[in-house]
Amino acid sequence: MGRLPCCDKGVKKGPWTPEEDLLLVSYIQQHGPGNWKTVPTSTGLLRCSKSCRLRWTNYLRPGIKRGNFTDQEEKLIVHLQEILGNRWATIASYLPERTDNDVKNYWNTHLKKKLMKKLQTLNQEGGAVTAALSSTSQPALSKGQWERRVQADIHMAKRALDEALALQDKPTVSPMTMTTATATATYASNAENISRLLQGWMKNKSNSAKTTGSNYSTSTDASSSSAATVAASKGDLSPAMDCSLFKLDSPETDQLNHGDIKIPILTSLFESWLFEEQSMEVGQFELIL
DNA sequence: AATTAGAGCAACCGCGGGGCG
DNA sequence: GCGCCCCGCGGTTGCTCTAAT
Repeated sequence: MGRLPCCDKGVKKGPWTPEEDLLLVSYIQQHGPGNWKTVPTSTGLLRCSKSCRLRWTNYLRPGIKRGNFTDQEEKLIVHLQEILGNRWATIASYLPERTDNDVKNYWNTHLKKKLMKKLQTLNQEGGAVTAALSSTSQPALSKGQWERRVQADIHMAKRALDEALALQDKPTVSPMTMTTATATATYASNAENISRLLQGWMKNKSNSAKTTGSNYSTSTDASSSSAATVAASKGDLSPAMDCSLFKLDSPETDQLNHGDIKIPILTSLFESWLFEEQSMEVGQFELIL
């Protein structure tokens, strides 16, 4: 296994240029995404297939929303992370318009710190309870139990998300079908993506007259932030998600029936944050000990 | 104004899984 | 069953920007 031969030598690395982006996008518009190994040779790009795929999925793919994570998205990520662990691709599938890389970066740069801070303050108040709530608070379950729990939680999460999205006016897309949906229906917005890209590039061109060191990455930042503004104006996840997502019947209950499976609920600090409890009773944490 | 430290994010690296001959 | 190849994922790196000193 290991690295692909194409990644070893003779390939360009580092930030992508607009010209490269255009080549890649126009190729994908003609042939569709996939068959990445042929992309570098067909397009003449001096990039490895991996790099092309990554660039497409994380940046050029239409329908990507960048920056400005909403409160609802934030909470969804935190909760899904608690359920699924660091399965960023799976988590991202519940967040239409977000890439796994974006979610992962956001978690590592923002949410982790935020939660650690929260843990710290609550630790000061609550004392010993935080021992059980270490970084990834997976309960000590057997593999079978854990898998059943994950499946049940996924089901619950999907249902809750569907419900939440159904409350919105905008057309709903099942998270699990997003990949195929975007692959077909969203090609039309590719032109928009590229024009945004070029706008940013042109801006940068004028700026680069002043600052010689600026590269393409900064220009895409400019275009992406405008893209984010556009995306944000389209409307974010419904505030209703706040209460519908993963809502538990009662905080005092430590078991939740899911069909014939009894699923222990982890009454965690995360949940306290998710449900915006102003003050979490220390006694609640002790339930899980 | 110059320097430094920290934050944010795009891209890379390495590994594992699945398909196919 | 085995090995090869391609794809996708998660962890990590390194560059750029910004705030603080």
